[in-house]
Amino acid sequence: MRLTTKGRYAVTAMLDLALHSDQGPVSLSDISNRQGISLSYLEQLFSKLRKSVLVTSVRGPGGGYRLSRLKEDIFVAQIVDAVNESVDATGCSGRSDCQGGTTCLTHYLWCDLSDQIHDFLNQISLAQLVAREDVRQVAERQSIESQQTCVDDKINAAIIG
Amino acid sequence: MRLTTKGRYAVTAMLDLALHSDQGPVSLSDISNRQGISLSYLEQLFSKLRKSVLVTSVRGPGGGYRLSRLKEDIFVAQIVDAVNESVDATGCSGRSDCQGGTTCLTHYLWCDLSDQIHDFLNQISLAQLVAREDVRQVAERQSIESQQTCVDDKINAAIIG
DNA sequence: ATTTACCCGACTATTTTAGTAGGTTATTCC
DNA sequence: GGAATAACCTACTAAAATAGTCGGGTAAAT
Ligand code: FES
Ligand code: FES
Repeated sequence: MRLTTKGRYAVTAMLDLALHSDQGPVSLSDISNRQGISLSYLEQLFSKLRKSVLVTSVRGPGGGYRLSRLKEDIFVAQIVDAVNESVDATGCSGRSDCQGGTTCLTHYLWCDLSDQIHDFLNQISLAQLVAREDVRQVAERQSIESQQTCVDDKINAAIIG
Repeated sequence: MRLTTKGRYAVTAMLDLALHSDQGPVSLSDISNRQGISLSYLEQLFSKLRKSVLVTSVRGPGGGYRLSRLKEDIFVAQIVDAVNESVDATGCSGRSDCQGGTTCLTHYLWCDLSDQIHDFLNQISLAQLVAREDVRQVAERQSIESQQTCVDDKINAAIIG
């Protein structure tokens, strides 16, 4: 089982998308600014999210990404699965063969754990996350900060130009 | 969060120890033979398990390792914690600072997940695992195989000698 | 004294992660 | 039409973690 920044970034980016989904397509550079994730890295992640049909893209100016279905119908487990290979805790990917072709002593334990994690993450939708008070607070702070950054950029542009 | 062969090996080895705990100290080479884990690697893992006081060692011929307390009082989470740094799903180790010193959007989600995993693994004792039918079956098969290996070794020794 | 088996530190190949670089294609606004 | 925008794509890379190996110790039993 692996849950690293790859999966965490993907969920964070999707949540950002859900938070701003009412304002039309969201560009990756917006997400990059708000969430502090490298733009190139986001592109890689969204390539996978698009292949798993969790998002749809709109090209050209004013374009970006959109959730491909309702916030209520996208679950955290699906996002992690899309970028990580899976939330699988076994060493055999369910094949029961990690000890030279045969089942190891702890195979069933890791199967149970995998189910546990999957059930948990599969019952949390983006809509639920958006509704959480703690999430809203962080989102509001980021909104203020990114506006500030936007103003800073304009000042810098004015100085340079 | 990371759960790789390191943690899985540790739990497997401890379970092997629990299964043979009535026969006096169990040597690492026995565990290595039965579970197909490299001896040198087992030594590294048991060094950590010993520092976490999950096992006690007996040196010299006939020596090996013993569980430092009852099977009922050793839980999977403790074993994984001893060799892995922890079953922590956050990127900030609970410090709430993974986005340049501030809390990221998904911090609370990963905290919840960590709790979920920890609660699950912390309620499973070695005694419970030993009692499971699926575990007993694998253990029995390994017991037969390792006896066969033992006979093979004697035959090889006889041929060489 | 010798064997057994734990103990310890350093070293290494492989894999994964996290990120960079540099370009191409589609769309919109002027 | 042309410039700007932003998705799309491939390949490369530095750093870290994993999964070991190797070589020598030290304590205890026969
Ligand atoms: S984890 Fe499935 S056989 Fe070992
Ligand atoms: S995971 Fe804790 S702040 Fe991001």
